[in-house]
Amino acid sequence: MSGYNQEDSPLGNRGNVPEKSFLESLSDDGLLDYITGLSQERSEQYSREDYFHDKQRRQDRQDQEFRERYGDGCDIFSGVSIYVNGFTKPGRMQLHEMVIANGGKFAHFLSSKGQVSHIIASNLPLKKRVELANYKICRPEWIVDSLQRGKLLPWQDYALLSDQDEIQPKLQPTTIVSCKHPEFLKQFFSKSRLHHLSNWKSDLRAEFCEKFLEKPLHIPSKNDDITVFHIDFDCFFASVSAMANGFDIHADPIVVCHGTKNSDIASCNYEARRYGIRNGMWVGTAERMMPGGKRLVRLGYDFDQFELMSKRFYQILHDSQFQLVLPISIDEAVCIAGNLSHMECDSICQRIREHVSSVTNGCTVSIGCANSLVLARLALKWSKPNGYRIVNCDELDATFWSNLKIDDLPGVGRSLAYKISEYSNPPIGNLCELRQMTLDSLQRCVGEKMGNKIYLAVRGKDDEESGKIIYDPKQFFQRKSLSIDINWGIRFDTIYEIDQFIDRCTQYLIDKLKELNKKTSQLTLKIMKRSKDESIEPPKYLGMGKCDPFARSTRLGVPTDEFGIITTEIKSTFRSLCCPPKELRGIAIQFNKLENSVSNQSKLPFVDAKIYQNLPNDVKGEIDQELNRRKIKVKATAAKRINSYQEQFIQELPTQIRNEVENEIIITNKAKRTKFDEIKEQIAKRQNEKMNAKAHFLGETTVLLPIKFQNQTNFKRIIQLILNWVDGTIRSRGPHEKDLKLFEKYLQRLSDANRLPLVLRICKLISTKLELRSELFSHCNGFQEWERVLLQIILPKLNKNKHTFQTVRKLDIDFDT
DNA sequence: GTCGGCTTTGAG
DNA sequence: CATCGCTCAAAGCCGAC
Repeated sequence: MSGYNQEDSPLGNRGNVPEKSFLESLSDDGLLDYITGLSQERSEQYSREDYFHDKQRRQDRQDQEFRERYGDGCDIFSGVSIYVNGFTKPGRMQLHEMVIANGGKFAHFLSSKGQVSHIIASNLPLKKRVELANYKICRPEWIVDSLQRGKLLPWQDYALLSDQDEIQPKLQPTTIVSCKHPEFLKQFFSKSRLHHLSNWKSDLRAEFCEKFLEKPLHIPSKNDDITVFHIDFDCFFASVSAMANGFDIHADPIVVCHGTKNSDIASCNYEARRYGIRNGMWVGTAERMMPGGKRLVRLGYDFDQFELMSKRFYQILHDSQFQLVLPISIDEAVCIAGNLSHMECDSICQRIREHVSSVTNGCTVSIGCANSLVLARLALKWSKPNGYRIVNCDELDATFWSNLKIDDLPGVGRSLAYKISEYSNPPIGNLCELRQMTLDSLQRCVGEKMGNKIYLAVRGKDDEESGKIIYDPKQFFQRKSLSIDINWGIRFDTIYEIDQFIDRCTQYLIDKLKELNKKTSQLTLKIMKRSKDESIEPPKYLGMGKCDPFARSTRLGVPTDEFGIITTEIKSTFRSLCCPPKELRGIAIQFNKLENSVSNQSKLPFVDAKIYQNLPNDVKGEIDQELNRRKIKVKATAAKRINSYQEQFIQELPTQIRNEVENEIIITNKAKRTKFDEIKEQIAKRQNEKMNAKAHFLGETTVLLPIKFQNQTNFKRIIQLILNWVDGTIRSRGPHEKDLKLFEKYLQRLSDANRLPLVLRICKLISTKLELRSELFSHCNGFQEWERVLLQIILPKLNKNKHTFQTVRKLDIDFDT
């Protein structure tokens, strides 16, 4: 063993030391050898390879001697030449001995000439795996076991599989779940970048609002001088994934994606962009853009890592003493400070960029800084990648504007950019030219609001709407709707399967809704239906392909968070859209109008915190136990408790304004009074409307005249009419006989025309209505009469024709009782 | 002109 | 193997009064 020098000696085995430069990696002796080699007569080129070959030859001679001295003549590794990568068990030294003593060769480096037959490694970072993709890579046990068994075992049995992309699928081959599987949603979302983006965004917004409640923030007023910092990671996903997998983001062209061909590129680095590759492209397209044979590195998503880096990023911003840190997304924020000098801005930008880079292992952010949102945004465009730019109003020259494209403006995308550029002749190409357009012609081109916004933007000013994020951030970040969209993997055969899917989606939304302590009073169902000219299976695996969208919304009389009501409504709406189950490619459910749930907690028993605090200590212990057992909470009585009369009054209000009223009551008396006047007016108006509808319906010229039905195509209005009719008669004597006859005729016509979904819809709406009203009016004659109508008149219409439905079973469950 | 429902657009 | 095309908000548009 004495023949081994330090570098090569197994005694000097350094395990998986981080990679060093070639020279750094040499031992003192090795370095001397190398220098000797360089200085020797070979005047041409003495390369790294040459050096290694020389060394390998010397090594082989030593190995041969070793074998002759210690070997037992066994040559099971004959023809095998191994290279050990990284830390292994047994270690490099032992493996070396095992192999050379039994007829094999041991390579100390990987040459390009292919002398190495197998690579031995216990684990391999992704970067290495990509590099070594053409080698046979196996675990050290292959050597050990082969020795033990006295023969060369098949290396394939010991092939090294990566823990992420190769072992996992083998361990769980059943993870392929179709949309019919209960776990589909969960699985899909766990891998969807867009879902993550959306979720992160709403989490950040919610967090902002919570902080607001804890400690009201200092909001600048519109007259204050402000400085806006728009801070954004450079190709966030690509940077983080590259870092996590040991790639240099500046060296290779890198894309983040799932697949190989028709998979979306979520993020690509600037190296890849040099070849024209862009986010959102398909991988196949991108690969074709690479110049001859140059490799495009594909990396997977690491959502946990994205989240972690973002957290560190935001931590820095929060620690930076800004007036406001406004979250835009996982990798982007707008920070507001007071009036600052250019120097101060400069040092802030530098400090933040350095700081972020150091806590994210080298990910870079770019920063745009100015005194308006739109200018900060444009400065950010200028600064990318890996830079910052501070813009003063007075340096806004032609150079600044003419190097910006129309769709660099916030809120201007492909469609608007096209509209604008084509609007004048010659076409407008940059912002300098766009600045010439008058407000009037801009508004004629893109609409009133957008025209105004753009007009101001190219003058460096924010419009009213854009400013809201600064001047009323709490309102801006308030959630106004809640929805779920799935447009991938949707392939159903029967409407029954779709019903189940709707159930799951609804449950998903309701869980969130309850978490938010909200209720909804308007639902929208949007579906994607395969276009007539689109093939059954589009190019993208399980993609939606070209589709036609259809949307329909319904209003619920009373806000609700009940699963049954909502899912029934959605299913019935789905039927009204008449989409054959097999043609469905996407589905979205939205809760449009959210209202605060009237706190159930206040109705539950609770102990006033004041009273609780004053209890003698020995009693407290006992009480605690009991309270716990009963799940009763100790709670401070609301200081601003509205009296019960008012509360009751509010409950009676139209839901849209209830929220406002509750807030208003808590504010000043004056505001309260004016608001009440307004509300009274509105109530009067609404009552009037109801009366009108009722009168109309009950009068001689009822809308339900069959002749009118034939021409009446607006089913929604009819529905509204019917619901008003129910509402208007439920607390008195029920429907008038004459109206009922007309109604029955209408149903019959629908039924005859095979418009069963419409009948079903009417039926479900009425039953929902009754359900909602049952608490208050179930004792009324009108209510009971309507129940009778539903069961004896409407349902038979459905059941008589139920064979025309695909979901016979569903109908039985819902109505036959 | 206003209202409400549906569509379109853009954002990250 | 493929592949994971979400989800929010605002504005425009159109038909009904």
